[in-house]
Amino acid sequence: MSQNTNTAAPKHMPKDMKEIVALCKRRGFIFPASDIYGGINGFWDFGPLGTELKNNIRDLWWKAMVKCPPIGPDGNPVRIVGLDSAIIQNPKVWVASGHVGGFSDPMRKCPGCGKFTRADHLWDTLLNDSEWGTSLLQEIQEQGKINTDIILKWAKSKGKKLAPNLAVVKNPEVTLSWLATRINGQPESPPSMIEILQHLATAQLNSTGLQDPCPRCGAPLEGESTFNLLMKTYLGVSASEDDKAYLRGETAQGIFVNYKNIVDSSRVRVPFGIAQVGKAFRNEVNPRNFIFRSREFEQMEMEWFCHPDEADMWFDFWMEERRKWWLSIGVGSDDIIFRKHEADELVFYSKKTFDVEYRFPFTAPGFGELEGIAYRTDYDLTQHQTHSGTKLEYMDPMDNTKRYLPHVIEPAAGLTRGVLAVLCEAFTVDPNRPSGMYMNFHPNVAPIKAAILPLTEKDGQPEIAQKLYMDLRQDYMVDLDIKQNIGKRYARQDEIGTPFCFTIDTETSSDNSVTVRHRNTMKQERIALDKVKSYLQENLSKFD
RNA sequence: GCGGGUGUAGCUUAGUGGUAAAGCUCCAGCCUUCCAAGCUGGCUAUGAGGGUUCGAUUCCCUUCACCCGCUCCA
Repeated sequence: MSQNTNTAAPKHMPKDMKEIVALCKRRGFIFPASDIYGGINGFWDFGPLGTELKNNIRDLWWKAMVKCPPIGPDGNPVRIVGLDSAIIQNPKVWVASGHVGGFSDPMRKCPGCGKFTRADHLWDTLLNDSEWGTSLLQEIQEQGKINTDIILKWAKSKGKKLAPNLAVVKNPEVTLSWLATRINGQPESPPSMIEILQHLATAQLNSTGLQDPCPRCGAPLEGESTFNLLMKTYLGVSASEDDKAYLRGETAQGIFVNYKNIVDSSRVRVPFGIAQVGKAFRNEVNPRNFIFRSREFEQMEMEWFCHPDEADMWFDFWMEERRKWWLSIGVGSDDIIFRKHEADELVFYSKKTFDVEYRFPFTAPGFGELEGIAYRTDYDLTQHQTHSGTKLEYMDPMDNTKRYLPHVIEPAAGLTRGVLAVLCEAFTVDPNRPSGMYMNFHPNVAPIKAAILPLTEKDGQPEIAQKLYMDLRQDYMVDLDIKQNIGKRYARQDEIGTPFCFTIDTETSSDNSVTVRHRNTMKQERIALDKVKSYLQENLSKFD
């Protein structure tokens, strides 16, 4: 990006998300969904330019995956086939995949401090990560046995500070009397640490039963509330609970449930991939940050089926391929990282996962996920084999005695997030030009590849422009703009990131030459009118 | 889901319990011009609903959307 270095904008000048959102609306990239009705939280519409941009990114992904997949380690191109599965599948698919039961985290709210705690991590958190929990535990362990005096002492000193809302702190005598009753009542089975903590959170045992304390402040937690992220709908006109179905939470499951169909119909052999681009839906608890977390979004997912012994090799292979791809659409530099998931962050079925993350203006200096590359083992195929009762084993064509469930490497990218990253990356402040900024799109994703601008509306210039336009539009998305002064038109093209402007002037009719105006440098050069198309062809792949 | 903030035209900002103002953008025309030029004209707004009031953009309530911080993001 050498041209970036001589503009006035420093490379890491923080970009203002508000300006990017405003530009997107003003120029027709992205609008709030249902805008004239006041919008709807978590949904966005793509305008004319946003649609072009998104389609370009999608097509480049499809090309890199399906039409022209990379060369594998053995020197031959790998094989990936495409799929476009239904958004709604048999609800059993989502039971098998674990989304119906597990695509949610049971949360418990604390009435004292207002924080949520994951119900399934509560005791682990209390015993290991809670300030007051570990402090109390330490006191007890030093004594080697449970002693209400020690707890009382703790409650009146450290506990006051660390767990102000804990029952034993607020009301020590009553609370401890219940615990003493319990310890003395059943000397043969002393209470566990968990039960002790519950007692310390309980002042009114008879009316409330044992309470669970908040790891932060000690107040008794409220019951579980689960957020299931799957969006529901009802099939048929009667809309009873029996007709309940789900909008897909990811495109991947459509691939897994078609795995057998594709193996049986497409002459593919392991290792091979199945790719799909499409909408997915999640009831995000809190949609935020423009199109970054929305309830309807688009994914580009590829499931790579391989022998378990080769999975690690393919994992590394796809990591590298994905890095190259993001770079190829102009998302690169220091603002993209590959981050390995720590063991406690991994979902249970994944052996390893890397996130491709981009430094969005709203995450900076941190990063936000663009793509997850996950080693999913044979989890999904196993689940679907079990739930559907259909054998999904792959039979080695060379050795019919070898049968196995392939393992899966999944590079799953967010198309919607990719669009956002490209928009953020392209947004370049430049006080030295009339528009004050320009969109530095890689030409291969730019919504409009070139604008054709007659300098004036007279002298036959519009006619020449029209002719050029009719020719170029056969192959490229181009814009013909005749009205208004040339400066305004250049400024408009800068704002929508058009890499080239071809300007027809008085010389054109005499010597058949036009001006090429470069977006990033604003420099101009003169080329022959009949060379415009080949000029575009040569320069659209360049990004410097 | 919680707390805080914001909401007047496409954008930036005025203003008022009594006909809502301007600049830029945009559109049309003139000019014929290589970086938002000039002249003339034009379109477009009080987020939504309810209440108080003779009358509400203004006061009150509710709601929606957006922003920030938590929370969440199998």
